Amino acid sequence: MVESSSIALKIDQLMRRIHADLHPRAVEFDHHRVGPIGGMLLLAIGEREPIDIGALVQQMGRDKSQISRLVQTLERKGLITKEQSIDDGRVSLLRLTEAGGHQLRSIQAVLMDVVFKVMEPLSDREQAAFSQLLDKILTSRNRDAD
Amino acid sequence: MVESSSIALKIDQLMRRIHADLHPRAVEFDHHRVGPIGGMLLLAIGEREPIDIGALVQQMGRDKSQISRLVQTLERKGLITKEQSIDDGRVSLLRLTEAGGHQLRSIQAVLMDVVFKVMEPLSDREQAAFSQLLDKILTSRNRDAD
DNA sequence: TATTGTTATACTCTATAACTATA
DNA sequence: TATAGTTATAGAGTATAACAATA
Repeated sequence: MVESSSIALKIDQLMRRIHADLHPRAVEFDHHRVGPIGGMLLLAIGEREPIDIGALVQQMGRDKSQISRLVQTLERKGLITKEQSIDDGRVSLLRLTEAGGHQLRSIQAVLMDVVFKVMEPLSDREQAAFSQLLDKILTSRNRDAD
Repeated sequence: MVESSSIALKIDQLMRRIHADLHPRAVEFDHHRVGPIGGMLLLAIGEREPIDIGALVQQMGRDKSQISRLVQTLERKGLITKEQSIDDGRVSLLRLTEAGGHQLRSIQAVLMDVVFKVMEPLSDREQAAFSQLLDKILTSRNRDAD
């Protein structure tokens, strides 16, 4: 049962390994110097475009002030656009620009390569199972406190 | 195949969720104000005591300068001891003090609770499978570049 | 009055490189 | 000359709260 707590260490270690493998290759793709979290933001926007900042905050599990500033940075770099929603004037909808899409694809290419290597010890079936288990954990968001 | 890159997002999201659930409960256990990484350091030391700093660096996937400073902080707080190895004078062996062990158990208790809740959507069998897949990924460290 | 997003600030974490001591 | 660990420093990421605009 103490094993439960070590799962947290393992998940952290896995994330760290991906990060460590990705970092030295940043020159290959991070032409706009968006950094690791900027890159993840682009990935997240690319997945659910157009997306509002609140949804991004929830999906990325980060603070809204942080996302807000990051969004401004990416906007200033011309990688995303921010447009006020017609339905609700408080909401801004984010979209990738052409440059943003291009940057996203560069990130995805290298990230895919890195994740491929990190996941290599698993067979295809195991990789699929791992991904499905992750989904199952993440999609049930019905927790007490949000 | 683009799915590969989204695995990285999911792993990050999972780690973030654990962190987010843990954070508001820090008052329950973080009496020595060691912070999240200090806590992970204690967990890692507790798993492989006595451990040297190099091994910690490798296991935690963090920078040695960071670990070095963190170790000093924990030592100053009386949670761990640092002892020069007899075999190799360059190596310091780390051990938990009694206070450190106590702190560790508080962290484990809360972390176990948090991880238990996060993993709840999975059945016992699925949780075991997930943990084993994590192990399988992490224990094959035979990669090209280290 | 609640919600979306912004700003300000202080703090922690991270990366790099130059360094000391031991091997 | 190589390795274990330290120090210094600059930069990136984070949490909190107070704020403005819209609902």
